[in-house]
Amino acid sequence: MPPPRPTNSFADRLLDWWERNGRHDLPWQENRTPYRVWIAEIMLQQTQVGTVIPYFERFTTAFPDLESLGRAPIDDVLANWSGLGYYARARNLHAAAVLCLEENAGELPDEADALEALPGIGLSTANAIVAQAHDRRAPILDGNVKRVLARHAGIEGWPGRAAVLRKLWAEAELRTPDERARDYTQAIMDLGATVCTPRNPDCGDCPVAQDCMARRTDRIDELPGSKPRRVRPRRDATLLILENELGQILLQRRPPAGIWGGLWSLPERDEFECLPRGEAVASPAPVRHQFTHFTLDIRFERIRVESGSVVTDRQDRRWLSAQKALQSGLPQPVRRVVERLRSD
DNA sequence: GATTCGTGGAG
DNA sequence: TCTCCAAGAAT
Repeated sequence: MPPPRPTNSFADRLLDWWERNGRHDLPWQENRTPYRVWIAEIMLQQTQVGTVIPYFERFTTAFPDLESLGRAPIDDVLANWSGLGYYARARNLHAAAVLCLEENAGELPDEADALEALPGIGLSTANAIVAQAHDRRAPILDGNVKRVLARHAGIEGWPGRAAVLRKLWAEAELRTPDERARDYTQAIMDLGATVCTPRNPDCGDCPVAQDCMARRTDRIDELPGSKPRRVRPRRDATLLILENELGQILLQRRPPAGIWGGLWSLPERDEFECLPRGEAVASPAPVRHQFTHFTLDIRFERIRVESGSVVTDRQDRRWLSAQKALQSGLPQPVRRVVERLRSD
């Protein structure tokens, strides 16, 4: 039998707050199937709710259930993820759906450890699915919960450090109630997202402010500890806009791993031994694209070529109209450039 | 333990 | 413009 948890009012106060102030009409809270909860949880990894919502609608319309996802070509999956970033999430989602079709009768597992064995699902996401989809007690520890608990319990240090993370997990375990797992999980995330925000938290509206250690010790702005910062390196890339006689542009599939893995993109200048011959055309202005860990300065070279002068008898190259290209899984900066080409 | 994965919101 | 960081996981 697990050790008894204190009948702390923490969860009760949070639930009471949530009833009146929480979010109750998010798209994945409607028609709440395990599949939809899973898609939402993956999309929400490192991504804010407001960003996810339109992608969730589009994705679940294209793939309304696990079978449709598992049977879809990966290109279709990436096309419907295009713009959301962290594309390994889409590849893992698809791979997991295939696994469920092959080995679990087309069903998503309903136990945390089986979920965690699927690609793209870690402990926190597995527990979030269990709580949200099945309303069973399962502590989670996402960015919101880390911030709320670090402040409330006064846990020092950057959560990226293992020792800090252990304390946070222990606190999450301690605070998660036996009843109302689904609502509690939603409540503590909503509190972190809307009240206990990274900067300028609204402690006056917080239901657990009265026993918040960060507030008591005036350390709200210092908890949780921040990640040690480092300079972001800059890289350069030249992308080619090759247009053939039909006005089509050449897309090339990115390698399966690495940045923009598996997406269709404009070929990099480095792909070619020598620049394809043709008529140089006014090129779009260069853009600076920010990634988490580096800055990419992209310049473009737009050339009208004869399609025969470019090697395209390979699976990873295609001529497409701008209109068709936009239906592919393109990285965001490439999508923006192609949109401008189309409107010309 | 440290890196590598996108993109956008917000101060 | 610059910084932080978001419902993290995989390697």
